[in-house]
Amino acid sequence: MAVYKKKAKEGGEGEESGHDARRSRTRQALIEASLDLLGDERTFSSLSLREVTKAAGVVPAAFYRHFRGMDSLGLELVDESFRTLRAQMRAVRSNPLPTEQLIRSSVALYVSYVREQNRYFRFAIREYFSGATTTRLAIRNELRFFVSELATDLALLVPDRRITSSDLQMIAQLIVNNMVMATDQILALPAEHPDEEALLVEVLSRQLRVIFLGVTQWKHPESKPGKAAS
Amino acid sequence: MAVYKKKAKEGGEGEESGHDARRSRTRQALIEASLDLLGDERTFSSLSLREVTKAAGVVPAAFYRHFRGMDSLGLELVDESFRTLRAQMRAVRSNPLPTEQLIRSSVALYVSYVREQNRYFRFAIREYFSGATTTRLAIRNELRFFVSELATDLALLVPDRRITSSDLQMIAQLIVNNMVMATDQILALPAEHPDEEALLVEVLSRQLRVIFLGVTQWKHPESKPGKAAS
DNA sequence: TGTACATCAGTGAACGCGCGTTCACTGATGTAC
DNA sequence: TGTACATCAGTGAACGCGCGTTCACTGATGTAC
Repeated sequence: MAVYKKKAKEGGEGEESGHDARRSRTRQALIEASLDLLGDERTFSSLSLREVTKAAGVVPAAFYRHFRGMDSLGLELVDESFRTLRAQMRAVRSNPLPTEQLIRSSVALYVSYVREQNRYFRFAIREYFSGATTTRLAIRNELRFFVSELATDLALLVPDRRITSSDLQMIAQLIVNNMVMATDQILALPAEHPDEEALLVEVLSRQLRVIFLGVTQWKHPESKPGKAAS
Repeated sequence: MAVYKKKAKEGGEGEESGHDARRSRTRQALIEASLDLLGDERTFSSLSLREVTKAAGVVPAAFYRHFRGMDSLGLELVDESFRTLRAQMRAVRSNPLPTEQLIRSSVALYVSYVREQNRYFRFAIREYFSGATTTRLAIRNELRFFVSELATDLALLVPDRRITSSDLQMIAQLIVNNMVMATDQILALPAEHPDEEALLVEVLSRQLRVIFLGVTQWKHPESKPGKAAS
């Protein structure tokens, strides 16, 4: 209420009046407040409803006008986190074969994107490993989706070789696994330190290159390896 | 107190009397209680001191006879978690070159070890991503140690090729990254389901093989890649 | 345009609860004589 | 061996606090006439 300003129909976009505008502004304030509170240390699960509403500048009871409870807010955050990430990934995916420079530039793009959107990634990576069931499962689904999409792309990258679809999944999983851990490392980077960021981009690019080199050499092990003659 | 039984000097090991014995039994009960409470859903940070003491069968105030607070108990858990893991890793490391079956058997060993010690790994992986500063840093140190040790081992595995030590670190990091994510997948396995476990062992082995294949092909990129002629 | 009423986002007080920490205590174990 | 005292792990009551949720409310915005 303290924040609210009465204004009749004005050109500027951000400060509309009216029930709907007020509603969506408070809703957004709750979301922003949660993300901000997830600073260096906190887990979403450790945030209290009162804390979020306080940071958003509303009274605790107002929360229920927007979400059924913290779980519900958590799901909203998962959705927001991955909505933009999915678009970002689609852009990267639309590129052709991963040449040397292309890997590097994609990695650089991803790194700067994570840093820019660090609040969302911080939320997602923590909830992935330690969140409440609902949010955790939601995030796992998103990641599984990435792995599948990536497997599809990989099939196009190595069309000549015969790689089974389960091996494509295996490789995509490997890449995404490393991406997740890399994301954690990106988030741990000190703010405003381009050297460390450049170094990380370099290392990640090389890791991807190792994987791609491995893929070019890949041959499906002879059916079931069972008891191969030593 | 309810748990405590008076017994004078007996042969059996587990039920000694005396101040020291009582002390260490309660201490262990607090540790066990914490690990047990870290079931499917919980983060260590979300455990309350009262909850732990209740599960351990002592009164809240008794906690302070053993730990300064929950943080201190957390550090103890990190230490316990990695103490055995370090030994385990040393055993695996003492093996020669990673042949096809050797990779598979090491992976199988690791998987069953994680399942057996799942309480410790569940704790460690959650705290790694979302714990309080002290425990999180302690776990990160342990992992950095693994990466360094692994890099040293890798140097022996590829003695003929020239791979810089920073590239060895890069590769070791890649392997450990995948190991961490794999650990999370192992912990998500349903109890008593050998088929899924076998499948996971298979996938992990292949992922490691992709990496090793990549390493055999690895050549250091020409100094600083800079603006390579397209 | 002006008035009466409906809507509904946000308010503020209240509730019972589990929390971490403190404190003087109890009573079994250990020790000195 | 027997007694008097010291040690100290664990007790139980108490404290003030922030929590999630409920409820009747207020007052600006929106609508019907």
